[in-house]
Amino acid sequence: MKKKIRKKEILKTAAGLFKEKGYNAVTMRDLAKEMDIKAASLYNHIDSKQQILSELILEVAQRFTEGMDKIDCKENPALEKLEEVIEFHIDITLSYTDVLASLNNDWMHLENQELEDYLMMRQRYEDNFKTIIKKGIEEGSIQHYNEEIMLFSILSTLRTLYLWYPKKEKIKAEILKEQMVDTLLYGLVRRNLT
Amino acid sequence: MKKKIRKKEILKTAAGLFKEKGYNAVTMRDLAKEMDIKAASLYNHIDSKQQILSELILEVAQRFTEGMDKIDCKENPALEKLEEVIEFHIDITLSYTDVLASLNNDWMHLENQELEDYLMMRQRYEDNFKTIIKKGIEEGSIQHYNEEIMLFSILSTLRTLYLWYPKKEKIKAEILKEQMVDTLLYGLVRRNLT
DNA sequence: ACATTAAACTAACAAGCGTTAGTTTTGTTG
DNA sequence: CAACAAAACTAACGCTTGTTAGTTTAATGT
Repeated sequence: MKKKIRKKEILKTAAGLFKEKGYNAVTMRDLAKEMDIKAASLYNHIDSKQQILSELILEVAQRFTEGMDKIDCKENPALEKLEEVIEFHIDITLSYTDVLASLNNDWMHLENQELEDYLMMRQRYEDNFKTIIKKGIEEGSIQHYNEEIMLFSILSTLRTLYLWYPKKEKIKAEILKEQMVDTLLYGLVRRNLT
Repeated sequence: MKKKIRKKEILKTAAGLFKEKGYNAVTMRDLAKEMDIKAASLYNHIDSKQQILSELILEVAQRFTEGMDKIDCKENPALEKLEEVIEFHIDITLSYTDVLASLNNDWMHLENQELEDYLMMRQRYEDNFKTIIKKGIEEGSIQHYNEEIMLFSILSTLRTLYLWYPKKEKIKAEILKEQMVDTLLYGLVRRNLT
């Protein structure tokens, strides 16, 4: 029981270090020092450095996948779904900021089954996202621009949010979501007639 | 004379490897093998692994800074400047795709003066970008949304382009620029009256 | 209180790291 | 073709890495 608590502490600390320096630049001794113990002691709680990375990444990847599925299976208008996905993505980002650094920058250091699993989940997430955009174009609510570019434009912003948000704490989460949806969906340029 | 050529080859190869695995995961032996020589031979052309990273990053950072300055000092309407900056950013991305991976993910492994220089140039670039957006709001051409969010939204997309574009070669550069400007500035949502 | 388990420790390993020294091969130029 | 420089090589260095073995301390349950 308690064993899991200590393990979670290690994972959390590791995520913070991975975010700052990247997976490969963080040594087990760095991690141990941050926890005020010796490196060997870590192995009472975890199996390997590799395992830390994969547990961190796969948990969040699963949340993303589940959340997206839940939104996607409902029968709402595409535009509504799009807003939901953006807000959901922001929610996860705010509660897993550190881990998202690893997910974005260190996923390629996963191995074997874990790497495959991650890649599959990411693909699925992107596919669902794209399908929603396509649907929006069909429904006439979304511009007739290149759908790949639109998908990339939104997704890249959402994916980088973990880097930017911690520096701007004065922006409250609710306001952020509202304004982000506006910016991403309605663009920067002011039109004469809404 | 010729010495420089071989060095450039090394830098280019390194950039490719850094992009795939990250600076710390690439060893001098990896780099040497990719060049079909032994690791020790690399040191006939370069001083250190660190130097490779800083030469790669600082060169591109300088191009960004110069280009931005050149656009910013002209007396055009903000919206026009914004388009220019986006297109310029895309141009650089297409000619330095590999290096941009290091610039985005491995800049924190720079040291001393080089790290300072990089951070200063990045700050300057962002400040100029933000000023243009502010000007656009004043001029009435840009939405009254949160300017930090708008800046982040555009910049994050541009910064991640190096990851996405190589996978979509069927999109020609000119079309990309056009569509990207549209997507970023005019958003996804279709309005009733332009 | 005592026995058991959890979690820290010290010490060390084999492997891999960036880098240097010294030597040989390759290529160029007079 | 001889002389010199450029660029490859072999061998090794000191250090750091992730991890294991074995031991001691702290916490927990009966």
